[in-house]
Amino acid sequence: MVSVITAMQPLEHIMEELEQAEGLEALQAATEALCDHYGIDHVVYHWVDSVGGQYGCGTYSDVWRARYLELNYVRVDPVILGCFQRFHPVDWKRLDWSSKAAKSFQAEAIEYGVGNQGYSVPIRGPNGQFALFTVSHSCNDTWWADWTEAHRRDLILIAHYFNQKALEFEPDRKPEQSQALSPREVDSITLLAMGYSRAQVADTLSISEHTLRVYIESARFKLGAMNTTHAVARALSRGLIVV
Amino acid sequence: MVSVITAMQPLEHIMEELEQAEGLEALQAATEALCDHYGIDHVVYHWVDSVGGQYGCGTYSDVWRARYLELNYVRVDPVILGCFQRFHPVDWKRLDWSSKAAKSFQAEAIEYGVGNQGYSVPIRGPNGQFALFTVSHSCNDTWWADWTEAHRRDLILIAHYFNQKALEFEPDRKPEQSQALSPREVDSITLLAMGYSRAQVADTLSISEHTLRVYIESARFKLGAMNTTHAVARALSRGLIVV
DNA sequence: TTTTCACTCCCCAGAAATGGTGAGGTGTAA
DNA sequence: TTACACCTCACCATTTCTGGGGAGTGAAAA
Repeated sequence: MVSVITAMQPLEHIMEELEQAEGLEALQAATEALCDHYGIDHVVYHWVDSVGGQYGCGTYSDVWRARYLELNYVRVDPVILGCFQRFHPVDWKRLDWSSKAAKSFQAEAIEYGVGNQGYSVPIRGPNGQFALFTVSHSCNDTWWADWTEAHRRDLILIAHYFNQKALEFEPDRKPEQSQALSPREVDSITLLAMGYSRAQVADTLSISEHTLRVYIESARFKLGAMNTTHAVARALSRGLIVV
Repeated sequence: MVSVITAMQPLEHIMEELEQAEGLEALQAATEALCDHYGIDHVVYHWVDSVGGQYGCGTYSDVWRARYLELNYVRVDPVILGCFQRFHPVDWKRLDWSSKAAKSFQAEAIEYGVGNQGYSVPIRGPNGQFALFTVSHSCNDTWWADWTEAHRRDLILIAHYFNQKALEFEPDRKPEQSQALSPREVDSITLLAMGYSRAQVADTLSISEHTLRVYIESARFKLGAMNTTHAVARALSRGLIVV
């Protein structure tokens, strides 16, 4: 194997490679280099797509990756759910593993080679883009605590660069989404997201319900939504409105 | 002036202060310490709320801050507009200053003491939270290019910590951890958020539409939502579902 | 200057969602 | 064993939403 002769790369070098990366392969290589550098089991970056589809790179086994996708584990994985509500990186131990589904998920993950320890950095981009950068290892709690404490800052930066590159490489993830809503449309969709009925919204905005409908429909059109609920969901997950 | 006797603090020290900060004043102090440390004119962190309301800390003059708020410059400021669509930090020179409104805004900003150079880091948190960390200075282009190149990584990290603290201090952004939804409820709400009608959802889940309604209603009850759209919006912004 | 776009208003009829109530089966946890 | 939460199904009448038209203003951009 050629890899035997590749010397362990210093972090600075890996970071620079990352900043200059020009394709997914370079990112994949970076995950492997990071594993080497830190001497840990896994380094993974993955983009959590709005459709539940995913994308990314990392050192998890193909079998596990396939299984994860096939069984749609995004909807179960406490790491995803937990990070989605957080801003700061989090140790897996601090997540909520209490549900039955989560427990069996965890057992299975370890079976497939994922470490018993993990640390994940949530990352968010424009238009509601969301991704995770995760490091995982098999070891005891104290070793892991020391390790994460020592490298937490680097991990945030690395996560940032991974996501930057992913956004660069994947321009087709946000083109259609770019359509911005007009102020009135934002008002309308926001109020609907707050639970008001059309009548109430029209009243609140002091416009006729007919006018309101025009806004909702044009917003729906811009967002490519099939109905009001869909429009609200899209506006929310793209960060166009905040409730 | 007392500030004469405060020695310039090393970055490491400022970062640690920041990580341990327990109030807005500490953040304010950090912006000032950073100015000192780097020898630049301004360091500003500010949270940009959807409603245009804002919040933050920094070294801009009070007059400028008041004016900015009063005239609702969030809707004009090319820095905000540009960063909102970007993930990576950006130099102000690369933004779109072409509109008339932007030009007069820029002139006015400089008049009020903002530097002619600037570098802003966009930051995003859960629930569509958005904030900016900005450094600004008056100098020529090459000096600024060298300076930003030298410190870009630190700036990303500092921005991260500022935002982490701001999120901590803002309690009303994460209080209501509502009841968890049952798996079927999650499915139902998720599919609704993806734009399916009730009939389609029932079909997809292979249950009767009546049953589906029970899920939707119980989910709505758990989420304290007034209607389906509201329930979807709440589930989304609480991170209970991922669309 | 012309065009484009946001904003406002109006009608109608059919499709979809809602609110209330009820009932039976399963499994887990106290 | 007894709760309790989850999953499944049903009917009623009413409210709300949706899809299809058309039309005029003013401001800003091309």
